[in-house]
Amino acid sequence: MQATTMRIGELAERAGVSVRSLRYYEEQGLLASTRSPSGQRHYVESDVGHVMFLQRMYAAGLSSRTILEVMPCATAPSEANSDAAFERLVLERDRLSAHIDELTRTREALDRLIVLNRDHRERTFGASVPG
Amino acid sequence: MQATTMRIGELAERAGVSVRSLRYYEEQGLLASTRSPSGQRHYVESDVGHVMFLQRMYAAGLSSRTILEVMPCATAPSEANSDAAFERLVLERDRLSAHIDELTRTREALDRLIVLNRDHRERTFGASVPG
DNA sequence: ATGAACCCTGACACTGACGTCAGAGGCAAG
DNA sequence: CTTGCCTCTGACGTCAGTGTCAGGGTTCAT
Repeated sequence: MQATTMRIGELAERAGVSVRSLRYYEEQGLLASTRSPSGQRHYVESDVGHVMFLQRMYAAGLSSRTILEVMPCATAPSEANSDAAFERLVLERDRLSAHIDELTRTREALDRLIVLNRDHRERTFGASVPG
Repeated sequence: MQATTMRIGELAERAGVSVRSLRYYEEQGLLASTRSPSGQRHYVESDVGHVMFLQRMYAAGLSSRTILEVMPCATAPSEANSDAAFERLVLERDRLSAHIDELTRTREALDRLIVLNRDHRERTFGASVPG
């Protein structure tokens, strides 16, 4: 066994995801693996970072299909990737920006709600309120 | 018919959600309605804003159950609501803040990816690239 | 009073990223 | 060889918000 190669359980632990997720990513075309003669998946060091990248994209609200579309830009930024991939990347960045803006406005609304409630609680009970 | 009362279809249109969603919100205890003798739901003006508030909370990633928990703080901020509701509200605000921070970092990563790809495309093709 | 447009309940379908289980095989250590 | 842990495929389950359909009643203008 090469020192730089690992099986699915180790990759899962090091990347902080479940074994099930890794198989799902492969099924979606998002993660490649070499197979041993008996069919077991083997991964290399760089796959740890790649899986973390996938997690980030999921957390940003991209679907598997969308991640697949922009992947060329991430795995081979030095190559001339398809216009579609690059344009999709820009599109998703803009979508994420808009989403962040909306969430920020919602947080401000929650802040106002908190102030409103805290004020009244202080007036009513004269007690200190956490948060 | 009172001028200030509306049926479910009108509320749905004015709040920008589906009729199905409104019935679901009621089922979850998030939206109250008065019923006509024949059983049809009737709503008042302020329900429009309330439904928009619910949409915001959903967009912020709160579940129906969580929205239900913090609702007292929103519908009656001038009353002394349960500690649980208020603490949950603060908790969700903080959770949202953390989420926004993470999304912001992800957007920065996407920005770097875009710059990286655009640079190479310009070098390769000498063409202008959008975004 | 009749037709169009609305509303009711109940229930099943869907999506998407997984959890979980079954039944089987692989692999290093004792 | 066997024990124990890892892995394999395949398939069904989950959750949560919503779509959609069936089969029926309501409202309102003409």
